[in-house]
Amino acid sequence: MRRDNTKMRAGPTTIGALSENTGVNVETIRYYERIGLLPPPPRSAGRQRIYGDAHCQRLVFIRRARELGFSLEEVRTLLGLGASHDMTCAAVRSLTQHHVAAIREKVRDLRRLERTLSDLAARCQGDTVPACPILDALNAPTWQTTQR
Amino acid sequence: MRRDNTKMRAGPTTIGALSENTGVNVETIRYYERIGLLPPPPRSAGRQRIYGDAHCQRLVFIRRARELGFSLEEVRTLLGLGASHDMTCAAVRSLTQHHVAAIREKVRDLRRLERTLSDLAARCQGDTVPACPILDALNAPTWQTTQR
DNA sequence: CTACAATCTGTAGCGACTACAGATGCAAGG
DNA sequence: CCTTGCATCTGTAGTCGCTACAGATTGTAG
Repeated sequence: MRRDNTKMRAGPTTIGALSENTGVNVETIRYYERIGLLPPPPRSAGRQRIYGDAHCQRLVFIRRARELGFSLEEVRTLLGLGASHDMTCAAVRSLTQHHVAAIREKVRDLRRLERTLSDLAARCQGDTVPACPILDALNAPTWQTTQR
Repeated sequence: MRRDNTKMRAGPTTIGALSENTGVNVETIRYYERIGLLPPPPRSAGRQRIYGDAHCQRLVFIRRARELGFSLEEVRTLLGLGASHDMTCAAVRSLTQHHVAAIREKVRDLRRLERTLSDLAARCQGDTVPACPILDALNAPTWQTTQR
């Protein structure tokens, strides 16, 4: 696997090294470059990508924003805002708050879902009874929880 | 729009009528047929789909299962189980419980996310201050919440 | 020098639809 | 009967955020 264990990746930062450093998949890095999120790095003599600290930082920024659930388009906006340096804080905050609102809504929906499903599962004995309450609920002509 | 308002869709149930009855998009209905979730209905003289009650029921079943967050593959399984009528209840319950567990986990993740984001947003004043705490957090070399 | 690993480009696949384009079908009005 | 105009038809491509190949090249350790 690793050919040495003391010094880590002494040479130029290839895409594999960047992947290890940032925790972002190699294919994903190339994908980010293709869609213009990560600027194309300089290449070695044999056309291999050589990255610098700026790329690494930017990629980590992207990864973290993704972990916070921002879409790639939102990440693009955040990166643009970060670059322009003016009136950014308000815009970032607004974007974030929208995002929080969306997350809250999703949580509400999921919790409602979870309640419905666990109710159904609780009513289901798991025996070989003729009818299953879950299938019944799905088949019932009218239904309480999500009627269009 | 509607050419009459007393009797609703007197003639044969075309795909548009089925869509209205079930709340499922026309294109989605054709999609379900294409992937084999909905059996191909008989056609009119001019090759238009004519649906019966069984199709409608099945489509409503699918819609409800989707609303409960089951994937199309899971829906396929549920439909298969419903058809076979034996030992179904236990299998359905197991599927549902797995599903509930997955939902709970997702809710946990989202709530953690929401906390982090709203903390960040709260720390952000929204003024034209030089630095934005949100961007700072995204840029920080180390980070508390989601460190790989 | 020879293996073998890493990287390269380009393309296609995933899930669950949605959105067209361009060709027909069908029902009502004149 | 004929036109008008919507509905429906098939087929294909786009969405999002990757992931997984294939087949060619490059880099590196022994």
